Amino acid sequence: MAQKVKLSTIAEALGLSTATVSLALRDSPLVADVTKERIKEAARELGYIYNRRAASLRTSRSGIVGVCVHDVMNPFYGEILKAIEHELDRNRQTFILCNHYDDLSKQRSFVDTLLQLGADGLILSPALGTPPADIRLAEENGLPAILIARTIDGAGALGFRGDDAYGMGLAVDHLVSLGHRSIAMIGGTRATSTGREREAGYLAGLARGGIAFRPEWRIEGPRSRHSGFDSAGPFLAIKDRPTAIVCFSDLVALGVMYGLARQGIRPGVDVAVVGYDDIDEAEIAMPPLTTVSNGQSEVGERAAGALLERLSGMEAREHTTLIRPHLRVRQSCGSPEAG
Amino acid sequence: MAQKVKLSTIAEALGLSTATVSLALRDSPLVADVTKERIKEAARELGYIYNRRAASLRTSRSGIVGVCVHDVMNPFYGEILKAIEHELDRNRQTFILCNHYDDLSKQRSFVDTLLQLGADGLILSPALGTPPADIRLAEENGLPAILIARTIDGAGALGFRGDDAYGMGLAVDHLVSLGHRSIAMIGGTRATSTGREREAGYLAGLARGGIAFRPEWRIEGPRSRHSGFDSAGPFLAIKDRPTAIVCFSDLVALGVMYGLARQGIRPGVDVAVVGYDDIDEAEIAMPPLTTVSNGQSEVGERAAGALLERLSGMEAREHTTLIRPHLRVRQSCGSPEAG
DNA sequence: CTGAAAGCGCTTACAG
DNA sequence: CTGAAAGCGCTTACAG
Repeated sequence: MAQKVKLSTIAEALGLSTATVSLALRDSPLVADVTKERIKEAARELGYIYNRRAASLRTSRSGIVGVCVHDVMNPFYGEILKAIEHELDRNRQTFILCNHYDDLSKQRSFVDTLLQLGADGLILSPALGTPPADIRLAEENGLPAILIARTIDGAGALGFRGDDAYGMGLAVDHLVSLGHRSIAMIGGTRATSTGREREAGYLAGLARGGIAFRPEWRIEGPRSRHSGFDSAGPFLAIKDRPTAIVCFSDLVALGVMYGLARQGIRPGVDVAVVGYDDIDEAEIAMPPLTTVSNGQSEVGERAAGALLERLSGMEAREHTTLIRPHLRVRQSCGSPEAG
Repeated sequence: MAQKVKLSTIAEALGLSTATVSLALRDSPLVADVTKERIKEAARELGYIYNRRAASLRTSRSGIVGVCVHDVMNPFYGEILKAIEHELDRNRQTFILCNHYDDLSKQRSFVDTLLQLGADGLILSPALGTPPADIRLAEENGLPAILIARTIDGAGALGFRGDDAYGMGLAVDHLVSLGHRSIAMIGGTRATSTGREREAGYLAGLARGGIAFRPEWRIEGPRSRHSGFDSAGPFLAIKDRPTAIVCFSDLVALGVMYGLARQGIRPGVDVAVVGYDDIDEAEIAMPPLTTVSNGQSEVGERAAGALLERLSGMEAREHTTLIRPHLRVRQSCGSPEAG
């Protein structure tokens, strides 16, 4: 490339000052329309590239928002992300993405990077074991944080997530209404708010149905398609095998279903399966998966909206907004409609 | 937050110059070890945050790499991304992600943003219809680009992708060796190099097997799980229905399989199905999917490596590296091993 | 081994 | 409506 074109290049070419050029390029009403046109024209011709680092150094606004989740490849987060991306795009914010894979040090180094770049804000689904102090550190250094999917008490931040306990209750109630009296729960961990809430919802649902919980019904851990698949074996080994399963997530449920099918057990016929999240794939699974719709896009949209509001100066104090989930009945619990 | 802590804050506190502090913090051998320790200690205590914008304005190196693909939620890209992420992380580069959804204007505005941020490089799976000039524009403005998955002739850039024609040939050969004489191909479009290559491989495979291609065997278009699912109908409507299907991707194949199953046609029994990409999910699908392993992580790793080399000053001229795919036989083409 | 000074490319009061 | 000048927080020759 030739000599770098900067504001002063344009200014000199036109016999104006850099101040005027700067103002004109940002459409300030302070500059006469004709002048503006000449300037923009020249900028285009010279191939001018706006230097955001310089501007941001001066204004201390970067137009960058960081988003950090467990793993983008998980469709649950993917769907939230799409909504965030859409909101941010409309507001001309650039977003930087990071997977923390529940590794606290990865999350920390990302927050650090954002701080160094002077990012305007952070949308975070916190890694396992994130201490509230980590969130406060960001806030104190001028990086407002919004929590999604998982929340952390005492962090003093806004959060948006589905009402997991209520949602899982819906799933259990549905199974009970279908006549099931022994219901297993596969997947999830108590180390996240999500895991705790969904388990609580499961237990509460059982209680409402007058069913005494049996510890062997609870297979903790799986949170991915693969680990769901692998838990088909342990499930089949439960003595007095339950007639129904609620899963921590759709991914786990899909894994469980194909794992069962591999062993000759037909999901939706031999055993009822309910998922959680209602990801896109649920409706075209085999069989179509009954699940709890968790409002991913609403979470993403509202989180982005809240951040944008904070950027425009709104104050906020700790508060978690619960999005209300609802049940989506398909064929994996038996086939009311034609399969 | 209190007063912002900067280099000069530390310098004053210690009675040193900012030059020394700057050097010390970056571990320059020019600074005495004791001084270094004092400085680092003070930085920690004062809660100093390095301002990368300022540094980058001065050095014109930003430590930022942009990555832009069709859609991160597609596991094919997801797996490439993981490899890139890993490489970049090790080299302390921050990466900014963008989905272009094959929208040229989205891709352009992303490249623009990178230019404005002074990004060090770009890894791109170009959107449909990307003109070579777009790539050259980036290069001319100091943004070296590496192409992945899809390539563009005349862009003058390095590229890494699987040998799609060869790989699809493998799939067809396999089917032919199993005795199939009528093989459909579902999915993909000629608008991408990937689509063209895979179709060419399909046609060549047919020719090698002495099979005359029939136009009704080719269902163009589907590139997602959902559209694959929806193409089960059209496939079943083909007169003299083919006994086997090769699919543009695993996602399409998975959709097709569940679509067929929904209509009572058993994939792997009533019709053979082969996918492409060998994504994680392929082995736990029902039935396990025979597919072509496409070397996603190698693509990602080598692309990132090549970019890193260019950043350290290596020159490069247009060249595409083809990663050799290989066939992964599972049960979706009939069940040699126990299903 | 350490310091004084210039400069990266913008924006923002302040004058005129 | 336009211009001159300072300053954002670093790094980098250059001296000493």
